[in-house]
Amino acid sequence: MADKLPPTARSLPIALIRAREGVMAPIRVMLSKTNITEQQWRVLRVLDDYGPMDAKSLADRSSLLFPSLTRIAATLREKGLISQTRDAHDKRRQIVEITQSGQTIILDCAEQATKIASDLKSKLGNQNYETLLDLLETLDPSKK
Amino acid sequence: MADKLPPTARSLPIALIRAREGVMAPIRVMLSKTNITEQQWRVLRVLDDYGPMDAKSLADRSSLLFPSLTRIAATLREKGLISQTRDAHDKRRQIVEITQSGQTIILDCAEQATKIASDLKSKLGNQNYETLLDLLETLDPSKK
DNA sequence: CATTTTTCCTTAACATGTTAATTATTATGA
DNA sequence: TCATAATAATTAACATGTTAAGGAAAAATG
Repeated sequence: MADKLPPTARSLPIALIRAREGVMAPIRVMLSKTNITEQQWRVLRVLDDYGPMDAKSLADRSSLLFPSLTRIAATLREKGLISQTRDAHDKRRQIVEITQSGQTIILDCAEQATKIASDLKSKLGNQNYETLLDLLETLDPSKK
Repeated sequence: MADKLPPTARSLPIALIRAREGVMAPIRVMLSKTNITEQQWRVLRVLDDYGPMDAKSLADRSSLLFPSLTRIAATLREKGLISQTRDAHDKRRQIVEITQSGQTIILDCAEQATKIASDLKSKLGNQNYETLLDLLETLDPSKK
């Protein structure tokens, strides 16, 4: 008894979805001109940030499941935005690298993406922005 | 110039995905025994909370896009967990209602779901929990 | 060294996310 | 009233999310 299930209106899972909606909306507008998706953009960003890496690290840093990454990488390779090569020392591993074309896309969007990020920060306030990131990190299972 | 694109490691969109992962993990475990998905659970929860409503309200409150809801509702109806009827006054509208079977599923999970929610609260602390919900609400585009 | 286990990655199958096109019904305005 | 616009919902097409199964290579174990 007394199973007071919390009301959906104040549900953290739903609040996380909705917040993501709000954050992603302007990014989607930006990407609509580029013919790449939100996840493809994330992969390119990570590769540009960290340099070449194996698929597993890429999946982790992009927050993508492996099967999704397999498909996304195939698409990006067909578009010529990344290259995939086998690791000579461990033939299981695949090394992924962003190409010149891929970097061009990031460069073309950089100004707008930077503005979107700074608008978001000023909307929340720097203090709240950092607080939010810290609280979200608490919930991140990969940061145990 | 000075296009300082924020590093992906401190990216709010990615942090939101990861936090959601952490929050949903135990809920997925709970649902794995029920043969219903996370989204189907959300729809049932909303219907149980608010009572019968038209599909548009249901989509809004469940944070689902209409095409997704159409498919999910079809699945739930086939499973006998909801009923769908046409609104007599506006034949475009569809009224969705949870069935007895649907309520039974919620009841069966209520205890465990309540525990998951309270564990989450104590992990963050009540203060942080409320702060987080408030900050997320700030980003919710439907609460303008 | 041979067997077993683990790791990295792919494929399959189904559910959902996302945008655009389409249908049916209701509301509006000349 | 009639043509037009707006609304509710569906369908289509493609990308991704999710879980499970499978294959190849490396690591661990005896």
